[in-house]
Formats: sequence, C-alpha cells, structure tokens
Amino acid sequence: MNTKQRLIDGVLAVIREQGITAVSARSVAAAAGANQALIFYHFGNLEELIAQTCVQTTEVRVAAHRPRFAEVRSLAELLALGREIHEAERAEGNLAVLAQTLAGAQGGGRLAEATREALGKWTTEVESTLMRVLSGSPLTEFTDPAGLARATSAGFLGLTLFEAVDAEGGEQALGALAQLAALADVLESLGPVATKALRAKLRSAAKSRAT
Amino acid sequence: MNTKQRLIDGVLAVIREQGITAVSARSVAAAAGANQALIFYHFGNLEELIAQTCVQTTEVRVAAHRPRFAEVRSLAELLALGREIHEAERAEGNLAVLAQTLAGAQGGGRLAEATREALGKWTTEVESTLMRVLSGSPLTEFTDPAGLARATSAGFLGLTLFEAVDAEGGEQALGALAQLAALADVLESLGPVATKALRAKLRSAAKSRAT
DNA sequence: GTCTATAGTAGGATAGAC
DNA sequence: GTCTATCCTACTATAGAC
Repeated sequence: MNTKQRLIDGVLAVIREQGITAVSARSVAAAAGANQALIFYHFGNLEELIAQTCVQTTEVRVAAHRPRFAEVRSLAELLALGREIHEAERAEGNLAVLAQTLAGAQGGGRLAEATREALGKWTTEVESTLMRVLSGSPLTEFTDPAGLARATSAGFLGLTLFEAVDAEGGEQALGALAQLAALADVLESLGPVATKALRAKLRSAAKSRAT
Repeated sequence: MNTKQRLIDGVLAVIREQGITAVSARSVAAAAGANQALIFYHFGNLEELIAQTCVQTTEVRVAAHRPRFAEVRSLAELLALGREIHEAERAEGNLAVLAQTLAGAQGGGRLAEATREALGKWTTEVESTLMRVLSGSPLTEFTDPAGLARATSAGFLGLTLFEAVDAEGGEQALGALAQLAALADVLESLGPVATKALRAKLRSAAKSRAT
C-alpha cells in the first residue's frame, strides 16, 4: 500500500487510541510504520495530514452509508440508522476522528476548514433524508430539516466523546434515543383526524410564541 | 487573588481561545500572568491542573443554574433552559472547557476521571428535573430520565464544538431544538382523551418492537 | 510562595545521501 | 520516494536562591 494512505491510517490509529492531543509527527509515523520525514514530504506539515485524514475518511464513510439513507422512510428509521451507523463506526473510530478533529479545530486554521467540510458531508446526507421523510408528516411545517440535521450530527459527535469516558452512560443515552424514535414513529402514524388536531395545536402554539 | 485560581482561570482562557491542543504549562502561565513553575508547585503536573479546572468550574456553573432547574415545569421549559444556559456560558467558554477536556480525555487517565465527574454534575441536575417534569406526562412510562439526561448533555457539548467551527450552522441547530421544545409542549398539553390515545399508541408500538 | 535557571525530553521541520 | 541525521524550538519538570 502506498505511503500517503499508510500515514492517514496512522493518524486514524493514534486518534482512535489516544486522542488528538497525542497526535504528533513521531507518533503518527510510528503507528504508520513509516519514516517521520515522509509526513512533510507528502503533506507539507502535520496539520494538513490531519485535515486530509478527517475529510477523506468522512467522505468514504458517508459514501458507504449513502444507500442506507436512501432506504429510510420515517423519522424512526432515520434515528435507528443513526444509531446503527454510530455503532458500526465505533470499532474503527471514524466518528471519533471527526469529533477529535473538531475539538482540535477550536483555534480556527486549516483544521476548522477541514472539519467544516467533513461535517457538511454528514449534514447534507441527513438533511436531504429529513426533507424526504418529513414531507407528508404532520410535523413538516414546524420543523427545519437543515437545523435538525446539524443538531443530530452534533449530538452524535458529542455522544461519541461522551461514551469514550462513560461507556455505560453512553448506552443509556442511546437507549433514550430509541425511545424518541418510537415516539416519532407514533406521531407519524397518527390517523388523519389526530394529525389534524396535532397540526392545529402546533399552529396555535407557534402563534402564541410569536407574540 | 490567589495564584491557584489565577492558574485555573489561565487554563480557561487558553482553552476558550485556542482549544485543548494549545494548552501547555507555558501558555497557561502566560495567560494567568504567573510563573510557569508555580503550576508544578500547586498542582504537581499540568494534567492535574486541567482536571481541577474542569471539575471546579463545572461545579460552580451548575450551582449557578440550579435555582433555574428547580423552576422548570415542562419539557419545553427544560429545553428552553438548556438553550439559555448554552448561550449564557458561551461567552465565558465554560461549556467549551468541558467539551475540550472531554476530547482530551480520550486516552483515559486523570482527565477521564475528571470529565466523568464533571459530566455527572450536569446529568444529575437534568435527570432529577426530568423525573419531576415527566411525572404526569403521557410520556412518563416510555422515557428513561437517566438516558435522556445523558443524551441531552452530550448533545449540547457536541453542539458547543460544532458552533466553534460553524457558527451559522450552530444557530440553525439551536432553532431546531426550539421546535422540538414546542412539540414537547403540545404533547404535554393534550387533553385527557388525546393523552389516553397517545399512550395506547405508544404502548402497542412498544409491544410490537419487543417481539 | 514565588522567582530564575536549567536539565532533559519530545516536538516540527529540513538537508542531503541513496 | 525513502532514509539518516540533525537543527532548533517548545515542552515538562526540578533545583535552588530568595
């Protein structure tokens, strides 16, 4: 395999096992089984390597799950898929990489740009799925797919960091999301009469909030 | 003011402005206007200083908001309070400190212990509020306050990291949460007939999932 | 408790042989 | 493209004067 990819995998390994604070040219090179100087030959500097790792692996993982997004037909299914993706990616630490890079991007710079791009790959996928799923739901006119997509993406990333520190608590949190999914399911499967009633309630609530 | 506190404030300042990766004995000492050697005199090592900063400031901030939690009377109000706290703490970067420390805790060690403790301070507050608020709601028997508390805490932390990189997206996400709050409000204010119907729906849905 | 000075280490990055 | 060797900087941590 070529060296560029080995170095990217090295970043992945270090972040997965020790977090962003442990990433250094030396630690990455060691994990990649490559010479330290090659990082600078191939990427110019360490930050650029991390940035490309973040964007590239996110691109790959989102693409891998894209067919599944297309199958989603309800809010409940979307939440279930989120949970499934979360668990599937846990072993390889791909979400952890994004979360850790996001944390490292606090100071702006190249990493901020890279994480923004990577986050966009997830949110656009979720957003388009939400738009498709919500059309026809009683919730359509009261929800903002763009905002919801960003909130759920941010939420799953927070959860990824959380469970690294408190695995049991992370499980509990995921369980609570399953309950929310069930609730969403029920709301979507209401009969036309109940749907109309709910819609009226939401509308009047929205109106009273506007005043 | 005494030096220990100045150093803690120094950590706060560095994390707020540059993130956990920029934290070093030198950068913290500079931000605190103190001598670098004092970190080791007062805390033994840098990690311990970060850990104590995380726990102490979280304790203070949670205590400051405790009266507000006690006033909460609905899910909608709780979500609104979450948003309010999130915005209030943004300027001082107190949530960012927890989020960044959490990211730095990936490798275990003292930081993991500290963040676990700090997270617990938030989740116990949210959890007890949830238990109080949910009693009497049609959702009571279908929600787990412990899991929900951890999910929301993790969610807000994820959002804190997110908005540091994409401020506009963060605003959108917060807006979506306000919509969820409105939805929760409506569900709670349903009449007894509708409540009974919803409960039955949820129950049968739970049953069909169990098979 | 606070300072200066410094030891010892790990880090980013480059030069130049192959 | 890859390696060795190395420069220089920044880091953690300690010793010892005040």
